[in-house]
Amino acid sequence: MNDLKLTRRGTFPLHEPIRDPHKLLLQKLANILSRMTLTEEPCYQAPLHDSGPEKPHKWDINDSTLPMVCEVDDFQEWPDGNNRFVYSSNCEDARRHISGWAMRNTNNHNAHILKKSCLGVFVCSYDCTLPNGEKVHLRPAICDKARRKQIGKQCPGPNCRGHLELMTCKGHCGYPVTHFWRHINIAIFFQAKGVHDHPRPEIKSSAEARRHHKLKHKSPVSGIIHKKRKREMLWSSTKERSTKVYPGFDILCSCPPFECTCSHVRMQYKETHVDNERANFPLCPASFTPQIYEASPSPWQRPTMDSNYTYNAVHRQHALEPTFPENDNLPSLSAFNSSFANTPRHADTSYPRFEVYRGSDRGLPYTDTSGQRFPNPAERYSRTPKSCYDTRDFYSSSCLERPKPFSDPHSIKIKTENFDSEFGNISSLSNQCALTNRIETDSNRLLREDNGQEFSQLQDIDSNPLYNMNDVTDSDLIQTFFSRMPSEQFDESSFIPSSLTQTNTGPKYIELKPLKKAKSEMHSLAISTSPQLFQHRNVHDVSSEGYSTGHIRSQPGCSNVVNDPYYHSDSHQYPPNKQSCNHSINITLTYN
DNA sequence: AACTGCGGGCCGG
DNA sequence: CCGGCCCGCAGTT
Repeated sequence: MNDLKLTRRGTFPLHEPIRDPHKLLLQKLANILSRMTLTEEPCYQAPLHDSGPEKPHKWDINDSTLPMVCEVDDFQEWPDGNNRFVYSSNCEDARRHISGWAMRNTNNHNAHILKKSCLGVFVCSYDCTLPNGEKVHLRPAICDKARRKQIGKQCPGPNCRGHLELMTCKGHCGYPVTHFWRHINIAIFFQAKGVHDHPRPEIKSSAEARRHHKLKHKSPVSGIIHKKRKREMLWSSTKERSTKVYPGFDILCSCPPFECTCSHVRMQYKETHVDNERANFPLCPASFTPQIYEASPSPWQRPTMDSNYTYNAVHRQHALEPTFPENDNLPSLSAFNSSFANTPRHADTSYPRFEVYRGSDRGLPYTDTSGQRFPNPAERYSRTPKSCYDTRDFYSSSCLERPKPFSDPHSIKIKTENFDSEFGNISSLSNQCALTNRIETDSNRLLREDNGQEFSQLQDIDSNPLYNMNDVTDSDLIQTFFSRMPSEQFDESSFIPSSLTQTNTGPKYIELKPLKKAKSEMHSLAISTSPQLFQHRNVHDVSSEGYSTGHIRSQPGCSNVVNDPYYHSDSHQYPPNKQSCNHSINITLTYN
């Protein structure tokens, strides 16, 4: 969840029953947002996935000083999201900068901070399914030369004439997810930026085993690799004790791809920080990695059957024995159609359709094939056979040019304004009037559908269960604003920025004009998620404000500051006001 | 052979 | 100026 900075101006009748649907929507938004993280000070970090239920780390990898490490995190093989971790230097995996993701070294012109960027995953051009029921998720070679050789190779799936395509990572504002490693004394600071928008590749040892097998023409698992796998499987079996099990939720197989020998399929839901246990320093987690494959629904990021995307149009008809999920029902995404999600334009009146791929919320629709809302994300996940918003490009042997990320790496900005005191007239553009009506309609339906009752029955915002926002996500509300505007009666170009109407790839962002000077009697709501400026935090401030996180806990006699003897302020590296892609949501409510 | 880290250099915003 | 990325090199696995 994004951090928030909420600023309220004027008076907002928080405890009075609101019957006006517009006011109610504003109230609803405010209510939701007020439950999100509110900070008085500028938030420099807005993790999509923080490091766990505890407060995320508040340092930034570029900070001149970093907190003293009194407690370290368990090694995370699959960090996803804007995470920060501190590992012990005794941790072999951390020392080796291991990651389950295929990360390649990237020069950031700073010898003291190792930067790596994600290479994505190799998938089958036919999206075939392996005999073990999994999709092809091969690990890209880190070496450029080796990776080039991988591109275009025949799909290893039996009877599949497809070829390997590199699904690049665009999880960080259209660029690959990046990992940063910084060694300070006995601690290893890790920071990840971005959320992987592709399935996990096979783990490294599997790729090694396959290569070994290919080279030696003998048993795919031999020697050291065999020992490593044995160790990993042992670790995996140990870890199962601390993983939640959701039958039918996820499919995991401990066998390497194409070498599956298991006769069963374990259903498992992988959970980060399962038991929230953190050992005291110098704890070092196991330096081996679990042999776990996440049966990522590759079609997450695949075009839909009925989209115009040439990928399916070209490749699916050539597939020899392709197996696809049966239902390709996807939520309509009118406002973002053809640019955000390759979704069909059929007139779907259900909501919401604004889906943002964020880790565990991997772009799955909120409704099932019958239009029923899923009660929870797990159900939504398990009951959605295929939900993929592919905005991606694929590398093929014939197309090695890297796609450009979208031009505006910034974020969502939603604004409604110029409501008069009665919310009945919009004093500016007719579009805004239409928008307001749309908001009214959607907000009415939003609550009606969520609660099955009408506004008139609403009494108290906080106590009335009808105001319970648990089932209304931020996506819901964003969706409410933008869902059908262009597809029905409105001029798309008047509402949707050109970046959204283009048929380019990558995530799309809404950006409306900034809120103009507020009128004296104006009810306005401005929501924006925007990149935050990196604040070079004074660590003493952090300490005094009690921001020592659960990961780095101050202890008696333990200084809160680590002066990095290797750190040098490099303007090339640490622009004080350079915008980054860490997002937050700024909300300004003006309600006189 | 591939991985890993380093660093020079180019390019586009 | 800065981030992303390509490339070559050298040491390691």
